[in-house]
Amino acid sequence: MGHTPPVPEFRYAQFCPLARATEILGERWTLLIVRELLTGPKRFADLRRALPGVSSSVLTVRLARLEELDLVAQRALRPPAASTVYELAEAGRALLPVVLELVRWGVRFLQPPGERDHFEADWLPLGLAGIARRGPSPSIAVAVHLAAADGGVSCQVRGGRRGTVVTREIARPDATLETDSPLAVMALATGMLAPADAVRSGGLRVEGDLDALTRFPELFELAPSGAGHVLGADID
Amino acid sequence: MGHTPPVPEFRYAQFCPLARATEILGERWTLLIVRELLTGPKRFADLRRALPGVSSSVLTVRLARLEELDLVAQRALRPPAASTVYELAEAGRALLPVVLELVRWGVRFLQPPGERDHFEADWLPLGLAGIARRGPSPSIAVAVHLAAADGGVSCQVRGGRRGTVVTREIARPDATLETDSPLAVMALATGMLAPADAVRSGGLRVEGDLDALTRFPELFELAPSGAGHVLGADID
DNA sequence: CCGCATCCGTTTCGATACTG
DNA sequence: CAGTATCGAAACGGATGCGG
Repeated sequence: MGHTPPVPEFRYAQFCPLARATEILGERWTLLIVRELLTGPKRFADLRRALPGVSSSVLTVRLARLEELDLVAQRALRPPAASTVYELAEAGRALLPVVLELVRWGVRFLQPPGERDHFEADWLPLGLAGIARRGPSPSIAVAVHLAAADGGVSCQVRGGRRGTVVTREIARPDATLETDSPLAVMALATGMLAPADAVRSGGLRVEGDLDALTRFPELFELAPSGAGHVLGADID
Repeated sequence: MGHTPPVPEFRYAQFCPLARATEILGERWTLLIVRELLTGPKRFADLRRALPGVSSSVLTVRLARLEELDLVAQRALRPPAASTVYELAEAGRALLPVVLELVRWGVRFLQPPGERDHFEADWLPLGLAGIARRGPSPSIAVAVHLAAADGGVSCQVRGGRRGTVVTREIARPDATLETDSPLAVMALATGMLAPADAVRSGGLRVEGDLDALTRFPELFELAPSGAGHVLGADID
């Protein structure tokens, strides 16, 4: 019978929430599994496909551990489907802010995708949400459509007094941005590529208010330098 | 000669900021090293002491990688000191929000410290800052003093319209909270322990406005369930 | 097919000993 | 004090096989 396999569990042996969090999330692939499940339930094989390089054994162990800690729950689909899906439980969904901060920070180290780099269209909204401006941003709404082999994604970026919000629903955008290059979108959002250049050189098509497109980068911001406001680093 | 040591570099081969971030931060000890440096420059030996279990070789490799990526910089002290310290560079300081979110999330998995668990007084302000309420919180200021073998720490928790702030400076607190048990403070802050019980059972001493102490837990909140506001998990 | 276990070569980790 | 060298143990990646 399927008696519980070991499910190894590393411990730092520290009384610290950060240590505890990284004990749970720090192993290879774990946070990427969470990222996949943040966009909805997935089957074992779906996860393998989105995560080239995970061995099935590691994926099994990771899912078992996430289930054990109630970050993830396994759910059986209706009989005809004859399959089960993994979905985030409450504690797993609570990881969204963590993931968004990591995205926000990680963007500065993102490099142009190489030939062998994998990409899923679903990752784009996450990337945009991560660098969404937190303070007041232009009151414009831009719809972004990304075409990809797996069908692509669409999302809407809307600025406002309380910051920029990224949603899946498209409603009355001022401008529409269409491309098949995730790099172009990210470069545009981070200001590394001027909108005009993106249209000219990249495969970027635009419709609607051109002024909204010009101001598109203002909807975003990179991570601030974090002036150590809490922990008063007493730099000699 | 000191030819470049390998400094292994794992890659997920994905065009995703989260993957990039975890490539950099996901190895064992890395984020805990960052945590230590968030409270100021440290020497190699200081880090080893605060991180029981790191082997010197792993610490060397981690620091080399962090330096390579400009998260950390090595600085030579004035001649008489005859030593070097490691300190966070800009990209390292920018990790504070990431660390705070991880703390906020990790608190729910924190267990009472076992006999062998290590603890540094410096970690307490980080823990409190992680669970500081982001919305309006009571306009009270509580000074927290933690006594410990290594000297202890003091910090102040202040509520206000824009949320709770944790600082190292103590100024005009409404109440003062003194203890030698970090667990008692965290249990108090998370509402797992009633203030009255903490005073009675735990080694918790209080001065000043008792009402402020009663409302102390209101200054904090745990991570919300994260309703997936961005990535619309289409749960079938 | 799908979920998962097993085997195996390689990488990474942890503990100890050693060097400038 | 600040690392380097070494070595056994554990974790990882890839392939293969088994039961539903």
